[in-house]
Amino acid sequence: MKSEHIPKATIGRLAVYIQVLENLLRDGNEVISSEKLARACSVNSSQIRKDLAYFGEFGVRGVGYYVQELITSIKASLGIDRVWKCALIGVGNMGSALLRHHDFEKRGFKICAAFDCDPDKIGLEFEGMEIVCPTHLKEQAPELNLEIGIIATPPDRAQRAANHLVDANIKGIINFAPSRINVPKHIPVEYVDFFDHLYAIAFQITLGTD
Amino acid sequence: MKSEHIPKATIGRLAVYIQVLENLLRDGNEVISSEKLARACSVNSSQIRKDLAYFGEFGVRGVGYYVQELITSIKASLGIDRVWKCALIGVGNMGSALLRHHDFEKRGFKICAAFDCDPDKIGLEFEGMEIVCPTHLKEQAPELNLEIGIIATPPDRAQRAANHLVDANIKGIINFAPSRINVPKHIPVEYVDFFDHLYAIAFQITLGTD
DNA sequence: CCAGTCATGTGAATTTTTTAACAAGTGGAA
DNA sequence: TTCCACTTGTTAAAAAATTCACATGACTGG
Repeated sequence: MKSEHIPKATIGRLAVYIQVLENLLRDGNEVISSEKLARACSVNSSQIRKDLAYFGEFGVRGVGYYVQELITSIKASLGIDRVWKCALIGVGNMGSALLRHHDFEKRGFKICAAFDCDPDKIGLEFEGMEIVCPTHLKEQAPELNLEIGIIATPPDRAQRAANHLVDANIKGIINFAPSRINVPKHIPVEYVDFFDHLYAIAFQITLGTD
Repeated sequence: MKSEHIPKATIGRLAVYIQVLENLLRDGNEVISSEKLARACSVNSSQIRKDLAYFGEFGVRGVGYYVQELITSIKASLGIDRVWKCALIGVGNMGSALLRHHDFEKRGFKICAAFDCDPDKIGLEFEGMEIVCPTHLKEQAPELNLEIGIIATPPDRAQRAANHLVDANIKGIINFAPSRINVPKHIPVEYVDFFDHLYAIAFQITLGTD
């Protein structure tokens, strides 16, 4: 366990490893080598060993990795061996899809409050949660122990949502709106836009055909 | 315009540039320098110039880039200056959210057919589209000119969906299901899982606090 | 218990990506 | 016209990430 800087790409791969490992476990595999796991994840086996080495020594030489144990170790390394409470801002198309997405809890995240500034939506019940005006975020965040903010507003409202979150002392933000936001630099922000992937596919197809 | 290998990270950034440029255009900016664009995207200005250089010379020395022109050029470079027809497999939570997501067309992608193997869903109309059994994919794909497959099934069905897509001669696949798929290597696959980003946020928060 | 096989963890070599630096081109003012 | 302030495109340098290669430890069968 050496505490150097950990590449962002490593974190992305760890998420892949978890996914593949859980499927392996479901299929009854108890042990796996970095070589086999590598093939399943389409990466190099050294890559896997190096990624894991940032966090500790999880394998047994001559044997491999115990699948269940490795899953647990990776989750602990990422800090997802507990439940993170989230605040959702913006209950439109994307927002309500997220509220309905029941994998959240299974994966260690729980949307505990939903906010929207549309007067027609405020007060409505959605998936067992009352939609509240974002001005109440500041008082609710400490009460409910909200740590992560999820922005799912239209792009022009994203910055305002971010301001509310920062003001409420939220610790990290994930932004589904297609616009950049400015927040104090100690607060991590992740942008999610699956069109990026569609662009990547379109580009790769285009490359191959001309 | 030199036709070297283009880093995947470059493609990801180009998507960001488009997003920021479109917001700039909406705010009335006609020209922008790589330096200002860089700040808006939180990257280095050399990075931007280098990314663009893979595809051509789009700027004017001493002046900068004409915003509208640059957007058009980037889109053409990525191959998204046209509409890509998509087939959706799996009309569950995720799938129906995608069908309702009206940005698709605005961004150059159109879901032209929806498939699901659940007998209760087959025949149903959804967002003006009839849900069809995936066995019909092979005959419909050429008729409708479907080029990209979108998998939104449960994880254990993803491989079967992929097989149908490959069989129907689809050119690229985007997989929203949380499992890896195997396809012939000339077919590009992109995996989308926004929990990756939640993990990244959780990790970054955890890093800062212990 | 020893030999042979397997697979990890890691330092060194390689490759890739990012950043810095600057020559070359642009436009405007004097 | 000439000078000056800008900003690109590109080459060179630096940094970072990936892959290789192997010493080290673990298990198995004889």
